[in-house]
Amino acid sequence: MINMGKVEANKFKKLNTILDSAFDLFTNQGVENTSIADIAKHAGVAKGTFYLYFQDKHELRNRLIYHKSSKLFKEAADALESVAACKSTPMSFEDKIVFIADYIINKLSENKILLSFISKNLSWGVFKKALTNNPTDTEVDFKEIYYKMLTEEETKFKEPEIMLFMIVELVGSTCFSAILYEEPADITVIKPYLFNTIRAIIREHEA
Amino acid sequence: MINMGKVEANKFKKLNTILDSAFDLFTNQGVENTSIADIAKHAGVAKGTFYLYFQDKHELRNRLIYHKSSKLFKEAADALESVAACKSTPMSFEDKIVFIADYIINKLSENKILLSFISKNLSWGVFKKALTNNPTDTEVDFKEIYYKMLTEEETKFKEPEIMLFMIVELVGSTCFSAILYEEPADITVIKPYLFNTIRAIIREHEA
Amino acid sequence: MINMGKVEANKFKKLNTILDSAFDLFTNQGVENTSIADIAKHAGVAKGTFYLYFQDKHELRNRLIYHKSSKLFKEAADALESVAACKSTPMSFEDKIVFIADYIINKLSENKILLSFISKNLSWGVFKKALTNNPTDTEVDFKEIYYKMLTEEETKFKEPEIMLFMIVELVGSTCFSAILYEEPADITVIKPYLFNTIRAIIREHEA
Amino acid sequence: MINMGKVEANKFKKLNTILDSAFDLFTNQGVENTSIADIAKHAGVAKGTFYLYFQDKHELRNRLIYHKSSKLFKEAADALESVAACKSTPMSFEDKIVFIADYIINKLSENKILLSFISKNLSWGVFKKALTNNPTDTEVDFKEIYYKMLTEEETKFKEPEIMLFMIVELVGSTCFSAILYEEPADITVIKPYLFNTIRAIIREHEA
DNA sequence: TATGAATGAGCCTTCATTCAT
DNA sequence: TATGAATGAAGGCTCATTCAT
Repeated sequence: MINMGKVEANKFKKLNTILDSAFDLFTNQGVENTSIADIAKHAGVAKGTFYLYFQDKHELRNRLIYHKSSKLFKEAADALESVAACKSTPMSFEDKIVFIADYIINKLSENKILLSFISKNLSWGVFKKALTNNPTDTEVDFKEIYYKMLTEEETKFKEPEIMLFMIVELVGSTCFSAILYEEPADITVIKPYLFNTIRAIIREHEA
Repeated sequence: MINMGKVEANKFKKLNTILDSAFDLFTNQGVENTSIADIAKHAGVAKGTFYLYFQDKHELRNRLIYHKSSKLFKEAADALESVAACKSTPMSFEDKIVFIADYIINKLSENKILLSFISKNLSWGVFKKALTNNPTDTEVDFKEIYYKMLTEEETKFKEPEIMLFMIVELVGSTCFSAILYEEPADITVIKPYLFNTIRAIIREHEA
Repeated sequence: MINMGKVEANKFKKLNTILDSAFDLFTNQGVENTSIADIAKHAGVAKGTFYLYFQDKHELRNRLIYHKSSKLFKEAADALESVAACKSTPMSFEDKIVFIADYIINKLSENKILLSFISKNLSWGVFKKALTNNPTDTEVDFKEIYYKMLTEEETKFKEPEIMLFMIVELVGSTCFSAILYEEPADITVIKPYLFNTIRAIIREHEA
Repeated sequence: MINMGKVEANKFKKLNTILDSAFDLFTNQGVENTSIADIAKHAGVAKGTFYLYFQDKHELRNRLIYHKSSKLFKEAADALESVAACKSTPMSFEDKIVFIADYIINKLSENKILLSFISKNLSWGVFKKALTNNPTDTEVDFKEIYYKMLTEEETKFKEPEIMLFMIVELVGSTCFSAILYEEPADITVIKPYLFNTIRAIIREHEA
């Protein structure tokens, strides 16, 4: 984004216009019910222009998930950092993970549209990729943060990736139902059990 | 199926032919890529006939999920019963739940097509309905079984529905990735952690 | 066409409507410039209906060539038969072939649109198929006629298929240019040389 | 190419790059399936640049046919000249024409891609133009050669242009099928009959 | 001259749904 | 009940062409 020629800047802007339009439509009417014509019209570009930026709807969808979930993780990580900086005693690993989970759950509770979009489309494969690949300015290398958190802790863990996997899957799938449909109960009722389970998962993995 | 007139029997047969054909196609080529024409052709009926039995593809899909997941739970419950009957000492609640989870995981490992179909389409809402509503001969009222298991146990539990919810969501989402893609690891590697987490969830809910 | 149910009769009629419409459009604006939407509209059917009768434009084109060229040969063969019946002495093989060529050339001179369509699209492969396959009422098994003509002749011929091939190719390609563009000369100027060449080709193949 | 400024040389080079790329693509995937974007990409120029050199795909195609068929005739004429020079007795007109036909058939047998391209696109009109117009260095005024051959011969011919026309059409159309599809037989089987027919055509035209 | 982003008309094709038989 | 021909809206995608840079 820095040192961009006028043409590149324009392309970048147009790309983002398309991404935003697509997100709007995907979340309001569903991915399946959104045609490329819809997206192009909403973005104010020609149908053909879409194909200059994306190969098809699936690629667009994946880039959107990557973009949105990455942004959310970055926010959570930033919030953790500010909070940790204020504490007199260092936070435990457990507390950090719970903090991040809580932060994300709260954000998703406020933004059910985003939750709906991410949950329906996020798989561990996509998530892993989102956490790993080429983070840009607005994205974050969560993998690095996670492993940094691990090394800062005295305790060592077996299979840290499986540990993360189980936490992510548990949080993701319970939130979806609890926040969107309050099933089987409101997220506030579920949270304590959820956080305890997260702590239990972490303890199981202590070496 | 009992005391059915010839006409009713024929309708029932045709209905099942359509269901089976749809399952075949849904699991082999995906729900989205299966047209009603495909289903009708595969079932050997006319396209118009489809509409005599189902309102649209979504209704068909839901009935299929209900039918297949219910059948799976019935099998697991039956297996548990036979095993429990052979034991000298009664099984603990924890052991029972783990047994069922293990049984279902093993079945889904053997039948990835079924796993793929159920996981992509099963939500807690549908699951709950499947466990609750109008069980037919081939289906099972798992809710009743679950509550029976709870009452047989001396220990009492807080929020048993949330407990079940968390277990189901955890098992469902982790299996999907682990069995189908071996991500982040093979299901056999994940199982011990998964079962320990299930036990942890149960203990959290002890009153 | 005989003993057709009402539905079959309707389908047959619709098929022919599409074929006729396509021929109209193909000959007036070219195969490449004719879209399936054009054909459907011209035929007064929905676009989707086209696909109930043909797989794509190429299949339609081939069936059209087959149909039109076969019809032309049938006419020529019929004309030959009537003429031969009136003669006191039997016609020679050479005379018969020249008669057919002449008949076809005259017809194509009168119907340049048909000539243009056939010539641009007819290849020996398609021609051979047209002469061989499943002749319907309006079509003719020219192959049979050709071999009958051969056997009626006392003289025997080497490689009769190559002989036919060369005649067909020669007549087809020279007519195209001569009739449509009068290049290098009007067809009437060329005819004598052409017929002499046909006779020369036949004589070369005498055993 | 001689005395060309640097700019002109560059343009000439770019023009040829586009021609070569187009030929590659036309022969490999067909004229219809080749887009201008394909050609530009293959030639390493921008899409807009194409329009600085050609009005559209048809102009390009015609220039290509002209160029390629002319080159082929030049080769044949050159070969004839070398061979004739070595002979003690002068070659007859018939022999010369058959030599050229044979040479061209052999070349096209070796280069089916070229045959396919020329045959599908060459008409007598284009051919005549190719033989007549503005021959450049790599092209040849075959018309002149043909008439020179005629004058060298003692025998005089009626309608020499019709004679050439018939030979060209006969050879062109028979080769296409025989070489590309071996239909109705391999070109080597057909050749003797073909050459005899050529000789017959020539004799018919003797004054 | 050269570029290539942008356009938008236009193409092919699919498919849920209807309805006369 | 059952059929399957017919519909036509809708979608994905391509591509010749333009034009600001």
